Amino acid sequence: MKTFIKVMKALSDPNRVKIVKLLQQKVMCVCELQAALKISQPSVSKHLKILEETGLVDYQKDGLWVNYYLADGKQSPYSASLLGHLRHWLDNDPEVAELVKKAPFLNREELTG
Amino acid sequence: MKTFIKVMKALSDPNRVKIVKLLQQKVMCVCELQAALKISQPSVSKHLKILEETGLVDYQKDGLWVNYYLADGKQSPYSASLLGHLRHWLDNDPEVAELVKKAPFLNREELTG
DNA sequence: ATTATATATTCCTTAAAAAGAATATATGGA
DNA sequence: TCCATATATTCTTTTTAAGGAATATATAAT
Repeated sequence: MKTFIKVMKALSDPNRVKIVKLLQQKVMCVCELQAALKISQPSVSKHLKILEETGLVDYQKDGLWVNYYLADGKQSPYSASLLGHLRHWLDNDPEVAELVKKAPFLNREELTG
Repeated sequence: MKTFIKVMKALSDPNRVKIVKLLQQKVMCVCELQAALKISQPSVSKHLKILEETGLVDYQKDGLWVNYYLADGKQSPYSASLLGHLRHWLDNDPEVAELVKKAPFLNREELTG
C-alpha cells in the first residue's frame, strides 16, 4: 500500500507531472527544468527527489550538472504502469503541449551563461 | 491536467483506496464502509464524495440508505484506467486482504441494529 | 588554495488535506 | 405531525505539502 500511495502522491502535483512530460522529450538538468517550469531551483530539486524516491526518475551526475531522465519503472509496477500511460496521457493539455514544444530549445549552456 | 491531478489525489489516500478495494467486493452503504474502515461516519462520507467527484464511484439512494459502487470510469480515461489496474493491484497487501476477507460479512442490518 | 557555479538541504511561512464533534438534511414509520 | 435514523455538511483543529530565501555541498577551473 505504502509504495502505491507514494506513487499516487508523487503524481498528484502538477509541477511533478510536468517534469515527467518534459523528461519524455529529453534528458534534462535541474536548471533546464527550472527554466521550463518557472519555479525556484530548490523547488525543482525537491520535486525531483520525490520523483526519484518513487522510482519515476533517475539521474546521473556529470560534473557540476545532474542529468535527470525517466526511470525504467522497475522499482514498482505502479511506477512502470503510470510512466507508460503518461507517455500519451496529457499530450493534449495546453500547458503540457506548450512545455513540450519549447523543450527542444532549452539549452543548459544558454541558461547558465 | 486538472482531472488527472484530481484522480491521482483521490487515490493518494489509503482510506479511499481501501474503499475502492471494498467496493470491488460488493455494493456497500456508508455504515458498512465505516464499520470496515473504523473511521468516523463523516469521514467516510467525505471520502466518498471525493471519489464520486472524480468518477471513481457512484451511488444510488434507497430510502435511508445510500448504496455506493464502483463507477464505470467513463467520466475520464484516468479513472477508468486506474480502476482497471486496481482490480488486481494491492490484492496482496495485508490490510487490504484483511478487509476483503471480512467484506462478505458486513451487514447493514446488523450494524444498524 | 581560492573562486565560481550547479545542485541539494534547511528553515520558515503559507496553503491544502484529513480527522472528529456537532449539526443539518432527508426519508420512513408511528 | 412527530420521531427515529442513515447520511451529508459545517466547523475547528491538527497534520502534511509546497514555495522561496538562505545556506550548504560538490565539482571544476584558475
